[in-house]
Amino acid sequence: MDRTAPTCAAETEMDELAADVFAGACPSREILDNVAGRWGTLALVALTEGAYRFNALRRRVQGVSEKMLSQTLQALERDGLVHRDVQATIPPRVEYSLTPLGERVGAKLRALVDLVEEELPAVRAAQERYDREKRQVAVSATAART
Amino acid sequence: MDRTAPTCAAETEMDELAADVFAGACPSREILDNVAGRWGTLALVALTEGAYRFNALRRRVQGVSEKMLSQTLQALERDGLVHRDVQATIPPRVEYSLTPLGERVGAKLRALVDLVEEELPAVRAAQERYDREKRQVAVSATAART
DNA sequence: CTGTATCCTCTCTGATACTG
DNA sequence: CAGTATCAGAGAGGATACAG
Repeated sequence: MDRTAPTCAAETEMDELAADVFAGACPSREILDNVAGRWGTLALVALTEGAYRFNALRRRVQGVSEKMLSQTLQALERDGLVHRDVQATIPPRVEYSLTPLGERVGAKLRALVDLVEEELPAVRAAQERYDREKRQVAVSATAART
Repeated sequence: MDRTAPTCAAETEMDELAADVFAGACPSREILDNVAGRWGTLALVALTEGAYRFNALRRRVQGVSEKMLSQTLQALERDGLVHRDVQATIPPRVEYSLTPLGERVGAKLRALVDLVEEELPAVRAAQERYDREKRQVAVSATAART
């Protein structure tokens, strides 16, 4: 068995999976950064809706700079999650879409994003509660220091 | 209807959800950064396994500094995803666990991480293919320039 | 033990300008 | 249209020291 590309799994024996992300120097970390980073997430979720051309995608994901979008897409293409279709016309036309694997990852991400959006009110409530309590603590600490 | 905390949804009319993440100045972006960032993801997935004390969690998530773990946990606590249980003993003992909402988010993240780990071989293969082709292109470009 | 505070580095990011 | 190149700033992230 020639494992030229050793995953860093097979070292622990966890429940099922998700074992090696915790290992410091694991390749899955790097991929996760690409996928779960701010722009990676948004790009993949956007592409879940269908193919996009560069500038269309840029408009869809508001706030991303040309540079970061380009960079993100390159990383995702390298990871085999995004397909880049170049039509050698003038003007050039490039379409980005998800590969089958990209679809699966995108689906997971979309589930996450949907959940976060759904629970946004709850989260904001929690934040306000937290901030209020923090202020309380600060106040009482100041009072006690007299 | 007093919407003191307006979500930036309700502007588009998408399929179902995941509408406002795409808006530039949306609060869901911020939360997503906390949740989906490198340390946020790892912390939440780790806590999926059960409660952890600070240093235990630090050991579990290899490579995280005290500062970043502390910072991450604070953000997640503020978002209402993580519960911080302080026992006023000596030495102090603090346990971190997921709130019900945290469990749900953690589950989604774990699904994502598991998928990435499962497909790690495929991704690595894609990367090698990509790198090989890139090198080809670079070579032929150099050759053509003579 | 569980953090916070500080300093310092270095990457990530974005604005701008330019190429194919 | 679809990017790449370059530069400067902001902020992430880490090492260390110290507090409760």
